[in-house]
Amino acid sequence: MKIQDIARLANVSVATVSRVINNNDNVREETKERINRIIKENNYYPNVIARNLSKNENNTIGIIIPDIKNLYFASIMDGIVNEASRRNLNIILGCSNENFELQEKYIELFIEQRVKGIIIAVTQNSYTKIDFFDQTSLKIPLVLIDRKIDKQMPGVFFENFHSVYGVIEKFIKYGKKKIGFLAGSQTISTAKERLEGYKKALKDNEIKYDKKLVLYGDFTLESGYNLGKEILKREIDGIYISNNSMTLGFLKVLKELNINSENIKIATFEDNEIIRFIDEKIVSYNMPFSELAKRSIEILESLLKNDTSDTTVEISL
Amino acid sequence: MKIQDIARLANVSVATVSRVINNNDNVREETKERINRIIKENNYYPNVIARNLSKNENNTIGIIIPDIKNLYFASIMDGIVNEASRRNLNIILGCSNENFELQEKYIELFIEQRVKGIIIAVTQNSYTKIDFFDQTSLKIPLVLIDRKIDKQMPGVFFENFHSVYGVIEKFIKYGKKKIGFLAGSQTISTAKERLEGYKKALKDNEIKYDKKLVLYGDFTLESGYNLGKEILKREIDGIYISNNSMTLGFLKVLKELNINSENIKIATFEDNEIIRFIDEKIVSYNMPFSELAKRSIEILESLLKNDTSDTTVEISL
DNA sequence: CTGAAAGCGCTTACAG
DNA sequence: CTGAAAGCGCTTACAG
Repeated sequence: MKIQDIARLANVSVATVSRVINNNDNVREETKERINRIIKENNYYPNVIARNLSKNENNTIGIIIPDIKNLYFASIMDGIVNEASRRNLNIILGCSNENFELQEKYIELFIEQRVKGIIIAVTQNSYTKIDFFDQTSLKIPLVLIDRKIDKQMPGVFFENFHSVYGVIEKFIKYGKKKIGFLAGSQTISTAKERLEGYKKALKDNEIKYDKKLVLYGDFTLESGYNLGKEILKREIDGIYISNNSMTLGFLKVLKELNINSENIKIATFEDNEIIRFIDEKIVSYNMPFSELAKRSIEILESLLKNDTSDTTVEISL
Repeated sequence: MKIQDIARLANVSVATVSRVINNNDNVREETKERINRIIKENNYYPNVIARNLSKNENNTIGIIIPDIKNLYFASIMDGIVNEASRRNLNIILGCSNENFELQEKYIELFIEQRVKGIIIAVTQNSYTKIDFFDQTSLKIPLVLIDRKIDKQMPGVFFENFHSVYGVIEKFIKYGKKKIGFLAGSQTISTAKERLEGYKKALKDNEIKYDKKLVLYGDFTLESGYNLGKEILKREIDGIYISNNSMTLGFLKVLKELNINSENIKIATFEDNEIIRFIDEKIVSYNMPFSELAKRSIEILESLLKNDTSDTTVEISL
């Protein structure tokens, strides 16, 4: 069923049908009603693809994240899907699984689909791929979320540095002397910035940086588990763990070794139902995911209007 | 940049360019190379939307789920996204938030986008909406996942009944006499079937059904928490909890009341990293999410070929 | 208030 | 091996 069929059934031209579909102009009330009735009776839905082609428009945006099953990214997704729905935008979804080639494939796919733009949490090895992102942002409006690359680009991020800095400073004020740190892969901007926050807070408070207290993992539960075993040998009195999965791994060690977490003050980046459930004394911040989602779509809209001011924003926690 | 621009630059017709883009026919090797070079140099990406319109094709499928942040549905999503990627299908995503009207809106949107079909985990109040789904499956191929409605339709589901039946039977064999049951909303097929499995297992093993041991919740953590407090007053020696969120709520009660879970055998439907982490002795099954994803896309493809045999499948656990 | 016609960016049967 | 032309399902400036 297409617009022609409706036109024939209603004894009008396709132009007239098009007008009532789009609530355009002035169509005689009577024929408008007749056409609407016929549309209804025949279960006709206009072909938006054809409309978009004709109007040179597109109301879909692409989004790419590295991991759907991680609650952190699922929350971001959720925010974006709901905000998009509010704005009558369609979401076309890609999941890179931290794989750069797959991410590349999705970007090409989305360009071919002529999406309005792409909102992307880049894979962990994207940080240094400046040329690639320069090139692709020439081809399509690109908004980074959560993870930066090594060049200022439009995007919205959390204030990783300040968040960690504040927590560590508090730990120190509470008298903690040996604060461990489980870092994420330093090819991810968020992992880097969190570590920097830790280092700077120590420095500003005149605590010597002890590299034995900093272990490097890869944001997975397993790595939190393994590093946890290791760092617990160092007699720490506090610890900052760089993401949610590693925190779960660390808590697992605590449980297995039957260590009472009263003795070690624990902090992590993201407050989340699960972690808080396991140990409610863990220090963390509530993440304004829906704000991140909202801002990222707003920035995309700005980019589309060639308004490039304030397109890089950091959300404080 | 469009196909015409490339044609002009290459001094050929658009037909020829189209042929090399699609790797069609026989184009002289020399001109093929020239055209490909020009395409590359100009960063030209064919407009898939226009191609699809012209070929009367579409390589995107719609998917609607009730909750992105629930790991259960996130896992289903993950499976579908990856399977779709393998098959070069695009995913356009909607999240109903258990809201029937929003679900309806997404379905209309997807029909207008002329997706190949829709894969959907329906909202909790969809069970009795037979007419609605009859109507929409007339308009677009529809594959239900995870949750059924009150009529046989194409879809892929887990064997809820048998899974619960088996667990309860084992509990009984182990000597459990008072097995509690935290049910989900009985407007969701999965919640119903799980309860039925419980009832039947009791019956077949000659244990009297005690309705005081069955409490009804709504699949949320809070409801698991509240019902947990209640059911623990009943001196149960085993309990089956109908989904992951309610299980977390129940475990929270256990922790708060400092109850040793040795005394109560606990089972839930879905094995999941988090729950197993909190209490590894909980009985549950590993969910073959990727199989569910794969089958649902296969069924969609069958439907598109008008092959309607075996379009309703149950995956055993 | 309404229609004929050109155009959106492609593909493809037909002809050469 | 290549091109001219019709067509995919719409929209819209133009004319009446």
